[in-house]
Parts: sequence; C-alpha cells; structure tokens
Amino acid sequence: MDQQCSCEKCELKQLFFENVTENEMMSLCQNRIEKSYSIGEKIITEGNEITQFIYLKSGLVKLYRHTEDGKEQIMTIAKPFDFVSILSVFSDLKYNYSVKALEESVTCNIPIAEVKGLIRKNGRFATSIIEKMSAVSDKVIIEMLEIRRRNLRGRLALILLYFSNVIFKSNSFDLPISRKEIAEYIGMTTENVIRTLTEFRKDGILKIYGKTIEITDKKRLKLISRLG
Amino acid sequence: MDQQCSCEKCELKQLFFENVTENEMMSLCQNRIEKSYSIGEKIITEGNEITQFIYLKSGLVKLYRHTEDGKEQIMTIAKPFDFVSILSVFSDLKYNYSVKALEESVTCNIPIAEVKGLIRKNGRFATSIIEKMSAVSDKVIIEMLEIRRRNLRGRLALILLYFSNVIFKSNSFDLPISRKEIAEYIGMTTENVIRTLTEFRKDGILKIYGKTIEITDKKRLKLISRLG
DNA sequence: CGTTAAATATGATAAATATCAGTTAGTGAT
DNA sequence: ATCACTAACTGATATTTATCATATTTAACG
Repeated sequence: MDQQCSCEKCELKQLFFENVTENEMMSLCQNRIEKSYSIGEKIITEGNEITQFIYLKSGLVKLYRHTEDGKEQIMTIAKPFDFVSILSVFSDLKYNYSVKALEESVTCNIPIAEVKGLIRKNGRFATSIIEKMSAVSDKVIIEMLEIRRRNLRGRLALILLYFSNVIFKSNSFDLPISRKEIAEYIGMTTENVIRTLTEFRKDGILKIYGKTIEITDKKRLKLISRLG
Repeated sequence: MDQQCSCEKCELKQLFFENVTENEMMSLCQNRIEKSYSIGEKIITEGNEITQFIYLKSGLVKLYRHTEDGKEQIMTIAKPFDFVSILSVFSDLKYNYSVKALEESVTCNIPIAEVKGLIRKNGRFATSIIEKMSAVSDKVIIEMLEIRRRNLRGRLALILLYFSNVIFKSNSFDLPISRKEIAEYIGMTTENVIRTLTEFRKDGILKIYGKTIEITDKKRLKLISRLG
C-alpha cells in the first residue's frame, strides 16, 4: 500500500489522528472533504442534521445561536486547534448552534459515522477525542464565567486582550467582528461597546481606525480586565 | 464466576456501563468506592489531583469555582443522571472547580486510570462517555447563555422554575441553596436576590417561609422568565 | 455614480442594578 | 439562656447600563 494520504501532511493530524493505524488513516482520508469558506459564509446552520465531523484547518469562526426573540448570541470564537465544532456533535442529531466564517477559513469534513466507528474501534483515538472535547468545553465555560464577572469596561478589555494575545498575537490587529457582534459576544449593547471603545481611546489605551485597533497601553488594559 | 456484583443493581449502570462485559464490570465494581456526604461537605476541591472518576448516585450538588478576588461562582447545580463531575476530568490533572453537597449525597468513585483504560479497550463504553460528556457541557453552556440574556427578575424566575420543574418536580420545595448562593449562581447580588424574591411574594407569584418556596402563580413566573 | 442600507458614533434620559448602611431573625456553641 | 455569628431582609443612594433619538460615516449594490 504505497498510496500517499494527504492527511499525512496535515498539521492537524497529530492533534486528532494520533494513534490511528495506516488503514484507518487511509479510510478517513478517502472519505474526508475539505471545504473553503469566505468571510461571512455559514459553515454550520442551527437545526440542520449533523452528518459531518468538522474541524477548522485554518481561519477564524464564530459559534452562535439564535434566541427566541430573534437576537444572536455568540458562544465563542474559535481558531484552529482551539475549537473544532465538536460541541454536542456526538449527543445530538441536529446542531443547536450555527457557525460562520470571520476570516477565510478551511474546514476538514469527515462523515460523523466514520468518526463514531473509529471511536468504537480505536481506544486511543477515543481518548484523544475525549480529552479534546473536555478541554474545549472547559475553555468555553470558564470564558463565559470570566466575562460575566466583569463590568462593561472589564468585558471589553478582556475580549480585546483575547484578540491581541491569543488570536492575532499583536498589539495591532483588525477586529474580525463588528461592534454589534462584540456586544452579542460579551453581553452588552452595541452602543455601549462603541462608547466604551471611545472611552478607551480617549484614555490613551488604544487607537481606533475603523476595524483596526492598536493597543497602546496594554498594561492599563490588563488592569481594567482584572477586577470588576 | 457466580460472584454477584452490586453494580448490577445500580440504577446508573445503564447510563454508564452499558456495553461493558461481565469481566470489565467485575473489575470496575471491585475497584469502586461509594462515598456518602452530608449537607455542606466538599466532594471535590479545586486544585486537587484528579484520581477518581466520580458520579452522583443520589442527592444534589453544586459545582463552583473561586475567582481571584476570593468570591465563589456557581457553574451549575447537578442532580444524578444530569451531571457527574466529568467536566475537564480527562484533559486536566487537577480540578479547576469544587463540588459541594447541597443535600445528603452519595457518589460512586472509580479510579480514573481504570476508566481511561476502559475507554481505550471498549469502544461502546467510550461512545457512551463521549455522548454523556457532550450533553452535559452543552447543558451547562446553554444554561449560562439563557441566564445571561435575562434581567434579574427573569434570572430568578428561571432558577425557581428549574428547581420546581426539574429538580423537585413540585410547586412547593425547600431551596437547597442560600440567597447568597443563588446570587453566585445567576450573577447578581445577594440583596437583589432577596429583594426580587420579596417582589415576587408581593406580586402573589409565590409564598416564602424561610427556605421553603411555594409557587402559587407559575404561569406568571414563566412569563417573567421568557424575555428580557 | 447615486441610492440605500448598515455600521459607527454621540448625547440625553430612563431603567436596572450595585453598593452601603443598618435591622431583624435564625443557628450553633458553650 | 447567652453570646457570637451568619443569613435574611430593608431602604436610601450611587453607579452602571440600557434605551431612545439622531447624526455621521462606511459599505453594498444596481
């Protein structure tokens, strides 16, 4: 079996398919589909049947859901390696959340039945999936609790630091979401997101050029993010 | 092998150990320890090493964590079958949350290594664990999002309905947590929990006798819990 | 290119919520 | 029973946040 599997070269192989045999790898690889999404495109739609196990190869996405009163609520923002849309995928038949690309994104889709079969067959694979899921849920829950404890300034500081330190690893970056979406993410109104950004600007903590943010006083921003 | 395993009669067997062989069952059963906790006793302490896989056989517990400023934040309240302290248990070495008994509770403790081994060996068991974990994380996350969307009256209504409908299945019940703990759970101050309870009483929605709550106008309480 | 819609922005005001200060009731220990 | 301590409660006030109204800028599109 000299055939080459392109997953071998995939940087996510280590994360998800460690301890998978050659044969299993081939099978996964043959059945997988890679999909590209441009900004704003929907990757997962709430209510749709779960048929694929999807993870993010590159890009940035938001996980969100619709509330009864028609508003959107962002659950978390996911980057590759960090979150891979596995939440509730194994316990439900239909998605209870949607996923949309915030940047050009590439996903890898594997039939969910294939993954479930592999979990049954390969214990080490099962272990790795459990560990990953566990870590992801944890991250989301802690993130929510941390956001909740803070006032508006603290919340906004937190998310700006998240973008700066975790996502973009730079003090200067383009906001991947609108002010409205920030509001939906950290539970405040759009007006107050804008107002608080302006406050930060006036306080000399950051500079704003439309979507571009440059954090000029990170020490102070950290301070604001600390307590209530 | 005529020996009787007491887990055979356990009502949780179906949930966790379906598809487990006789031998595996025996091994699990021999290594397990059942522990009883009285009200207020700690079951899990944040920072401690994770050595046991613990699930709730009976009773009621709270999962909570300590914030840097010394306060407590309740993540969720768990009853048997509903949540079993598996969050992050597989990805971390140490607990990042604590668990305390709100009622007389009984847990079943199995060495975590044993469970991990079984996941590796038995694919159907692995599947069942993944499904359960997935559902639990989902529940907690949705619960948090639902709480967050509401104002204080809505939040309190939500938690009262949760106690009434889900936990105690009665319109009259003893609150298993203090006003302060309710506040820590739904993210408001103790004073406002008390005040809002009083408001509900004055509005004829419920009667209060210390810890005992009797919901007299559930329709209205539901209405309050609906929107922001 | 102009037209429309959406996003960003700002101010005034109302409403919600937290904080502070203090009272009362209950609980456990001795 | 008394003391100490905590939980439950109440009111006044300050602060935070949402709402509403409106202007401006930017993006979207035929």
